[in-house]
Amino acid sequence: MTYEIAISKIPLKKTFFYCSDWELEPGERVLVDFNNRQTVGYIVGLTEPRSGTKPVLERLDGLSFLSTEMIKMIRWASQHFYSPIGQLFDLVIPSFVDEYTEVLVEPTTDLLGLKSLKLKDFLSVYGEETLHTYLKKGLVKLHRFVAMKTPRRRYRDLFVMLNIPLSKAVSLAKKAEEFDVVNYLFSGEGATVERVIEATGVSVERLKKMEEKGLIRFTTVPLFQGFEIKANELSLPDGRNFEELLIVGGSTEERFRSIYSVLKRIIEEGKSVLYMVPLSSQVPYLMGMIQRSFTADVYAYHGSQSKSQRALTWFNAQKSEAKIFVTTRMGVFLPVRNLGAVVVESDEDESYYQFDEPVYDAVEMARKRAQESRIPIVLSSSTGRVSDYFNLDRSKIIKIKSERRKIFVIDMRKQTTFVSQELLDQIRSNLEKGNGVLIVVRRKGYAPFVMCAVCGYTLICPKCDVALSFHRHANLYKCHQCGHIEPAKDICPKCDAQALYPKGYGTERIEKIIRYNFPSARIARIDSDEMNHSQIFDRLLEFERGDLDILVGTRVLLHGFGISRIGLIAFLDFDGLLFQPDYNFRVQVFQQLNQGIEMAKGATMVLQTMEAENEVVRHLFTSDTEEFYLKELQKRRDVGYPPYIDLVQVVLESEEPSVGWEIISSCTSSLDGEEIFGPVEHPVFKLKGKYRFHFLIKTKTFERTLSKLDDVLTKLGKKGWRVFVNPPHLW
DNA sequence: AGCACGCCGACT
DNA sequence: GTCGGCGTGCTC
Repeated sequence: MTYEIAISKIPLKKTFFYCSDWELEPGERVLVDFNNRQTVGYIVGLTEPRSGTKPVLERLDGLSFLSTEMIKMIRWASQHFYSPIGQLFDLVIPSFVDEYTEVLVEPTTDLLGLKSLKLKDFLSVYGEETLHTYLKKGLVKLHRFVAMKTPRRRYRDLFVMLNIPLSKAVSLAKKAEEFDVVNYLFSGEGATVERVIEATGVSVERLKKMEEKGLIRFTTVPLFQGFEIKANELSLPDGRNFEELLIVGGSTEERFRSIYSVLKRIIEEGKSVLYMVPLSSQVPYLMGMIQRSFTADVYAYHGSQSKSQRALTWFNAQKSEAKIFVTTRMGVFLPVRNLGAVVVESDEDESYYQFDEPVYDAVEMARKRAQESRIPIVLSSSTGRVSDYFNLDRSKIIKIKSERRKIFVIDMRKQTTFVSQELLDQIRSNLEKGNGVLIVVRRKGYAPFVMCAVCGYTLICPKCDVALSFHRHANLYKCHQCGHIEPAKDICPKCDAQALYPKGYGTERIEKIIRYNFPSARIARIDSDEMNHSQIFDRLLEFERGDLDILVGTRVLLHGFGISRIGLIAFLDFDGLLFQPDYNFRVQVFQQLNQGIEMAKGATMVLQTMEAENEVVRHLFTSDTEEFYLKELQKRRDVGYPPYIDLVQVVLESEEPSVGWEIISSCTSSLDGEEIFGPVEHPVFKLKGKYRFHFLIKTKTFERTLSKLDDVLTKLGKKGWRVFVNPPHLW
């Protein structure tokens, strides 16, 4: 028999053909001779016999971890995103699977009087020759089994909360240290172990003793005491077959309530749910809500976990009992047995698009997976993607009504300071009422530019042609493109004047201004690259329980919290995005502002802008996303943008700018007959010491265009090319 | 990706 | 004369 096989690790879109007498299952791993090397391959399927095929050397697992639906999804993703198929398969079966499993040699007959043995024991007793003959004759078969110890608790990652009422706890706490902990935890929502240790100075050992005494308990996620699920009045479709539901408006929490009953039924039917969120920092929040509402087991799966944690989730996904998996984009590759539904939270978030090889859009893949598995997919978002509204059955759009919005647009053309007087007044009145304040700033650090007051020179990164930003706290200049850092100095490299000064503002500078104006307020800055997700989460919990008055941060602040304390949410520098030459930026501004408004329900929103009359800004008041998106769709149809056409971005990286230009020019000229825009310099022309060019193809015949592109790129040599299909942004 | 093949510079 | 640099091409 001839099999189509995808080769692990190889950056090729192609599959290869091998023969075997065994009946191999689609998705199972085999060892093959590939280019004179023994390599892991994945069975994609059975095909017509053909000549010149080498034989499959070995079966590695004796079973497939993948459903046929997942194989179809991967094959589709490889073709659709021009991604190496073997690398996509590798994401389904990560390397830890081998580390935590062993292979058993099982006799298929009693005739030989053999016992089941671990592969390495079998080999040491009988040797490799015997194994091969037995396998060929079908006397034994290989079977992979899980040999993983349950990972031990990592206390740093756990949450602590009081286990008994406060009054009882106070009387039970004997030592001063214990009393401190009880005191710290009394407000009920709990905190991470790390935070408790930091705040009270006790040791992990002491906390463990307190657990033994029954004073406190550890949980893997924060359990939201105040969160109670109330069945929502929205009537949702049945969801027993494939269908796409779009739930828009409201906060993550409100949307969760409205899909609760659908999830509940799926769990009751004994099926599992895949719940995807954009960033790993949102995982604990969602898990907390789910654990409060369902008795089914909940597992996390994302890049910030330890390998053993991820492995534990993976092996549990292989079991068929109903579970809920809360994951980031990598979750579409989790081989969940018995999957009953997929939920994608904030599907418009660009984090779902993976720009590194293998490139993929996790939302599109999830949609494909649901389609192939004939299960429902729920897109839950304050706005959703523009393309979600294209050709979607109107009855499948469910809108959560918003309250009337209190939005103040502050025209910054009349202002000379970074933070307007109106905003300061709003902050003051909210602090007086005891409300929390969120201040969202797009840029990190103190200032996005460093300029010379004498000659006007702006510092740029030596490896990228991007301005260096100033980080005051660390006293560094930093490139946000490549991460290059250098110590801050005040002498201009161009004219030697001691006149460098920070220009513009980022989160750090705003924090400083706010502190100066409100010296007695409790203020924290959330910084996604200096803090890990549990630290971010801690800050948000502190804010929630009233230990912080003001949070300054980037859009991580928008990530899903239905925080009841927010009285004011302010956006400071979203203007810049409106004028970027990127077809999707206006929409992204709209999405992020809406996310903020919907999250901080009932709060006042302040928007500082130079563009008070901008259409995006005006649409915020109507709270009608659909109306805004339908207009956007109209535009995209007229001008020719997704979802009406497919947009393919082709990027070339080159050491030498002139060489790069020549190659990319010959590429576009070989693509005659296609609608091409460019080539031009990439918006970030110089990056990490390499020069980049790009061009766009708009096509209505995607497959033909892509195979033509593939031919051309193959002829030109494969180095330095990157291809993005319908990317969320073009820089 | 990895590895073989191939064609030019500095070494015993 | 050879050793070895990494450019190009191929893998069922």
